[in-house]
Amino acid sequence: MTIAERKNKEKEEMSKRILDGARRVFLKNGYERTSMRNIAEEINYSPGTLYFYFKDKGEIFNKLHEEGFRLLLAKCKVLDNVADPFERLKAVGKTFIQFATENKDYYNLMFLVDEADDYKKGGLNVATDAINHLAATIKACQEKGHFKDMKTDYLTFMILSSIHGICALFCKDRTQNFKDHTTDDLMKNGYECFTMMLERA
Amino acid sequence: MTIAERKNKEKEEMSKRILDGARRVFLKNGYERTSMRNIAEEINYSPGTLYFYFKDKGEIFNKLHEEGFRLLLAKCKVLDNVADPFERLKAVGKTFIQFATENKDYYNLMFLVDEADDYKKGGLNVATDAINHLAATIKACQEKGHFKDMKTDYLTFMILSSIHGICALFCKDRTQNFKDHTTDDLMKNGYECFTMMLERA
DNA sequence: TTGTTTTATTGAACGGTGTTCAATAGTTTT
DNA sequence: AAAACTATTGAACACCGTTCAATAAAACAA
Repeated sequence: MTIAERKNKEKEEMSKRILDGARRVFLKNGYERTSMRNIAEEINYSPGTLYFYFKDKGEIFNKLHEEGFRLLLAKCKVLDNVADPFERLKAVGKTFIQFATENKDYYNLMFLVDEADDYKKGGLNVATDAINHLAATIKACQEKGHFKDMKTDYLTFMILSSIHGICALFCKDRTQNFKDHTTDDLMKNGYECFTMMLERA
Repeated sequence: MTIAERKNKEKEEMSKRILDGARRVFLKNGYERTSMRNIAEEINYSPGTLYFYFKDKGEIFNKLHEEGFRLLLAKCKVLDNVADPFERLKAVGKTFIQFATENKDYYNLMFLVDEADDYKKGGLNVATDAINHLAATIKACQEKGHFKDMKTDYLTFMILSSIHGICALFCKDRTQNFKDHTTDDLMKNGYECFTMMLERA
């Protein structure tokens, strides 16, 4: 291994160290309460060092954003072996909601944090992969007779929105207006209500 | 008018002046970019003064949060004269989405900002009124034969979630992954897709 | 090996944030 | 007129993201 190669490796390792530290602090204290100084302290480096490896805070969180999507997509891909597309669709939705409850902070980052302008476009990213995966399942449902006379794109957006809506209300603690129901109860039965609706359509 | 009465009036006027200033800055620059100093400057007072009338930033934005719900609820109440409950439900949803697009910052405050713990409970607030109003319409739909065998509470949560999901994706700029469609196009047709689904259920 | 250049790290500094509080100016009461 | 109360100020505190001159460490060249 040449020196240049080792240097490259070291640089990557340092990037990883920062990202790992960022993830730890961030998963412990939540997105809003994580500062660059916190991250630097976690890995025992000075704040300035972070800027040698990452352009700004946005770039660090953009990496974790991608990581979140990769995690979610992996969980969804496991369900590819569910033969019936509608059953698969229901399972994907369930996985989605479960992911949000178990990884609230990742979910926040992926869908609810204000992205810095520089990272908005993103272009061909993992988020698009995840959406395409969902769209494929929905299309398969349509080919089996579900959701007649509906455009796949809009249908996908609608289904994603509906599931996301449940997760978003959960993540931002807006479920307390529904008295006599726990958040878990609402999410579970609310989603079941939705799938029942999909079944009839 | 006694002096005490005048004093009280003056205190309320000052609170209103602060809230008006806060609303102006906030609707101009968005929630994230509005500071206490900005608000103070807008009304030509020193930052410290704000703390004589409001406990903290959270209390100011909690007031605007309530204001937003009052605004939305008023828009929905106008639709009470739509006789057919299902038509009314569809109209309420449309109003909801329109409100989000026209009052992105209010919407953020109402549904997407992390509330300070002190204001989370809120108890009997306007948000609950708005949700009850929606629930009443949905119940009326059920009494006319729609949404058979579904519990009103979960149904309400589900429908709110779905509509909110559309608005949340819009407000946090997460629609760019759907290529070949403008945000407006997605929201409009996505919602139509949803109502079509409701109609069949 | 020595000197030079490149690379990595530091921590102080800048201008911002929400919030507190002693001092002060203004008003009401005694 | 003096005392008491009320409203306002702006400096100060501890934080924030970010920049950058200084510096230490490593790699390269002679």
